[in-house]
Amino acid sequence: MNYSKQRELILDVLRQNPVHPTADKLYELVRPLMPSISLATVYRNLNLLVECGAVRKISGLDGSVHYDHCVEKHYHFICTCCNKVYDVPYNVAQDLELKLKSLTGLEAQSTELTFKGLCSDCQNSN
Amino acid sequence: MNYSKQRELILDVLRQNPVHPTADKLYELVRPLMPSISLATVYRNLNLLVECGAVRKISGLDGSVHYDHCVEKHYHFICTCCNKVYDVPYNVAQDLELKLKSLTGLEAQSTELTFKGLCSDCQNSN
DNA sequence: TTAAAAATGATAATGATTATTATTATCAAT
DNA sequence: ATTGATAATAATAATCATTATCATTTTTAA
Repeated sequence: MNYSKQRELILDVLRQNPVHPTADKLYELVRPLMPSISLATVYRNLNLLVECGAVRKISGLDGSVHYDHCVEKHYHFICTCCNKVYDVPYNVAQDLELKLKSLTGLEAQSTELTFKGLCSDCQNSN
Repeated sequence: MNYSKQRELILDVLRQNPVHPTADKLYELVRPLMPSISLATVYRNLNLLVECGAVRKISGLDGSVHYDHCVEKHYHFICTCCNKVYDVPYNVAQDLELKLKSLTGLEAQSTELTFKGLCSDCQNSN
């Protein structure tokens, strides 16, 4: 995989944003910094970054797909009202793969744990 | 919500199938039993059944959406090779919502835990 | 049984993602 | 620095899953 300015920028913007944007949202964020960039390039590079492990996909509730740059193990909480994706610390559930292995024999390459509910913002606004 | 033959059949077929089909696959399975049924009806009823809690959505790896009739709490293992969805027993990780609450204060309405890896079939076929 | 409400089938519309294609950027080897 | 091979890009068309529309049919409750 060769270097490209577009891919670097996409990863940078993802790293500087804690919002877990969708491909479309990311396109919006990147465009002011590189107006000529194409939406297809955003999709293509997100797929490449996911493939090489630098970025993770998160499936939203409404079928939307969000992207998260990989730092350390953590989980997610998605608000059923505003659809925002929040981080949940790893210590909520540790070593799930070990438990899986010992109970079922299956070996997991990765694990996704996602909670759904009302975030505190949405609870208060009702 | 009124009764409908189509909805009853959709739920029956889902209950008798451990395969976690997609909407499209379910349409294929239902059509021989009721040739006049429409794909839109399958989608419409799956959404209604999800809304009323009789059926659960599972996000596949490739963006596909699978459906699972709700019986008791359990999790999933998706094969990265054949994309099949397997059930994982609840005792792999119990009471995650309680842990979430005590560590973050967030209250989860539902929890989805999904492992990804090679299923034993695909491991053997290599 | 009959009218109102809900559900259906058929199909068009939508929207997210991927494929295509001509052009441009990258990079190792001259 | 220049070249050639390859990979990446922008723009846009194509694809495919899902949803909306609407005329017709079923269901339900009075």
